[in-house]
Amino acid sequence: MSSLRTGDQNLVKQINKSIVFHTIQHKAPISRAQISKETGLNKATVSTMVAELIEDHFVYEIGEGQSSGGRKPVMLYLNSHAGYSIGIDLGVNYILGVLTDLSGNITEKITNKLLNTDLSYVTQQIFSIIESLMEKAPKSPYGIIGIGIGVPGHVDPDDHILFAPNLKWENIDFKKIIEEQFHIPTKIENEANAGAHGEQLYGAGKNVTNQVYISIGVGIGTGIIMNHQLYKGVSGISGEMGHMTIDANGRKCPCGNRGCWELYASESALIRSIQQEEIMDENSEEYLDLLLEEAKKGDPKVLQLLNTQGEIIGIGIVNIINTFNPEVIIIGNRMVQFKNWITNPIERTLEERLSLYHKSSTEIRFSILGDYSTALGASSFSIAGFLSEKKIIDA
Amino acid sequence: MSSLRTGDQNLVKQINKSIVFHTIQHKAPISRAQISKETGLNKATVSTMVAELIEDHFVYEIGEGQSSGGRKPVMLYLNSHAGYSIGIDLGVNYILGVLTDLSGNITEKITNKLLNTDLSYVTQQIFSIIESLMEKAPKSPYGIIGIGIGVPGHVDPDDHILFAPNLKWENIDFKKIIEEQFHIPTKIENEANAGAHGEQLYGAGKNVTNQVYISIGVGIGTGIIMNHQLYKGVSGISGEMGHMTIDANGRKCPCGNRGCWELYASESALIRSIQQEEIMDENSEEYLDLLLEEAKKGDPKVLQLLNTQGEIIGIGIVNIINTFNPEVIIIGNRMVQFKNWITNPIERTLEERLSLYHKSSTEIRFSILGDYSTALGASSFSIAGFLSEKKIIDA
DNA sequence: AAAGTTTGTTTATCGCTTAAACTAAGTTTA
DNA sequence: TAAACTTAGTTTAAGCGATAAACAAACTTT
Repeated sequence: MSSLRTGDQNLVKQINKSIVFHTIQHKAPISRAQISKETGLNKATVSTMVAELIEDHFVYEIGEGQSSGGRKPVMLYLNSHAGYSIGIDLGVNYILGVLTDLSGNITEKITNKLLNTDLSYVTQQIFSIIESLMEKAPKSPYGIIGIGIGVPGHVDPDDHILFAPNLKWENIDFKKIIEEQFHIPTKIENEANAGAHGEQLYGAGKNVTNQVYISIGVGIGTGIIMNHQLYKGVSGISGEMGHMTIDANGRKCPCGNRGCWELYASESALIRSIQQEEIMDENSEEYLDLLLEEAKKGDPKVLQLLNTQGEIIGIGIVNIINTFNPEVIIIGNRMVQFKNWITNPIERTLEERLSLYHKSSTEIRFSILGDYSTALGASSFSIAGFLSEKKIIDA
Repeated sequence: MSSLRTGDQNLVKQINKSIVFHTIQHKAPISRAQISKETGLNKATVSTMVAELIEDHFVYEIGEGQSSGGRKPVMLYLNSHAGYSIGIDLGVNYILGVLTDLSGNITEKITNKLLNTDLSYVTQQIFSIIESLMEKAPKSPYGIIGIGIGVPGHVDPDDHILFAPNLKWENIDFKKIIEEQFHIPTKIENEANAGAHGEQLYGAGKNVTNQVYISIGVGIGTGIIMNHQLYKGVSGISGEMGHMTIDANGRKCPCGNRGCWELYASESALIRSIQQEEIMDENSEEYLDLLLEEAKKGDPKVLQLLNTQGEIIGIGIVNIINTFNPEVIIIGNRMVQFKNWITNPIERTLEERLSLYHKSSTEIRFSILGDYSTALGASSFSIAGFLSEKKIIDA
């Protein structure tokens, strides 16, 4: 309770430095004078902070700007190349790794198929991807500043993987495994939480205060961002809205509950419908690709199927809106490829089921980072950790 | 974006003063030396802050404490009587008003029945209650420092009542009405949000970081507290979890949705069941009192009814836990009186439906402020507003 | 060329926290 | 019972960061 951080001059400086950094990050190129005007900080204060940021390689001067009737301003820019971060999206049957600069721009990417989910095998694959990315990283003042990994499962506040059903992992300290190998600060997060954060910073959630990200893949996971911050519950396992009952007497779910949303609205549910409708008889790996083909051709049975899928997704979204009243809901992961066919039924369901006051306040968007939401989000966690340690952004 | 508050000496002082105040509030009686040890603030700093707090009547010295081998400490105490706040719970057929001191202790209380919900009539009733409470308020340095009102409806960030279905009110600037009459800062909040805040500060949610309060009355409203703070969505209408679909093909709800939780789990649902079962044939006003009587007598039909009620409440709670993973869920409002009969079915439903990892992490509690949750919460908002303006707590 | 503008730095001051010294007032020990 | 030790709280001097104001630099306009 009382372990609140006390105030001192150090705190003041950190706050202001963070404001200056933030302003340059979002308004670059910008001069010292402009920063002073925008932030309300004194010109002298801004000059001091900028000098320190330049010394620490986080900012650089990029020549002179246009004069507006007086001395020409010296324009400042963020040095995104002061260091590089690694972000990894660990899927059930793939690993996607990216190398990003401090602004989240992707410099390198690698994808590997996963043949099984044995811990030792997956670990080796991840090691190999990290090593490749490290080799490809350009020279920079701080080098590789961190590794972030998004995993399909519960992750507790100490970065332990409690349970990842689809990987059949339980209680794995993956952070330790990575850090002992590379001696680089590592952050483990749930896949949907990472995706939510990725979209928040670089994608469909930019400048959005309250946002819910819905990752619809094999299952459904959700990442909740409130007041620009990721919300995790007591034990870090909030956002299990895929296991929200939408049919109290519905089918039994492996999670223990009945009638869970993801039983009806996930990719797996779609595949089950295909099988029931006997639209195709290929093996399940390829089902979705084929479905997409058929949808493009306009097969009425397929369109009908996707229409129903959209409606059920809409029903869950109605619940989410009633619960969170967010500005934006972002749909991500593989379901995005059916965007053209599910958008209308989703919107129709909302129109039908939302109360007057909720209708206008929430916007439905689709992921704009596509396959990279999770990897970029994971990378952003380690960037944030690094900048926070350097006292350049708030803890 | 960049309108973040910049750091200066003033901010530092405010932070530390707030920490000192907070420490006295929660650990009183306490000495200056102890505060210094607990907070890490220098003894001199603590002395300065305490001197100011005493000068402003927020703290007083309460004689000497026990020596532990040296000079006796001077014990400090919060002056709860520096001012008084009015909290009002506006129900559909009642108004409950309380006068509280700055610590939320109830000094006076008044209840009035409401004969109808006409704005002018209700306004008059509220005026009259406020006047009575003001008259009864003891003399104090700051007098009546604020009025807080909890209402059964949507309240937007500007304290406008957007829509209160059960009062048949729409778009009412009640804050303005009260302030123009009394010239005292007034805060309007949703009833469930106020109740949640009340329990958080003074009741079943003390020291709980993440908590969801479920107000089960005529309808179901929920108040979400995360990180000790009330969460309201974009337009202030989050927490409508009563209108979460738990049966996708269920009955149509006036809100527009289908199969809403409150259709099955609210007080109204209970009354409807009674009617269907033809257990009683009295008029609806008295139904619940009679039901309680019968439950106490052990009528098997009634017990069965309450058992089912508990199960359905449990189904909704499972959704809430999956969504928020909170430490505590608090059940409040009139359903609390059936606590003895619904607790077991609720717990059983959670045991059945929650996943292993969620089972252990959330505790179900019942309101301990009883009828006063909302009024006390409303009062606490105005206290917070006052102390925040006096720079004694954070904005 | 002089006057006016805008940018960015330097300087003196203010207010805050802090460590250390100090005063006050007790308890323990011999 | 007096000396030694402990603890509480205040006073003092120092340090640090933000700020306003003065200043220097560099440009545009008249």
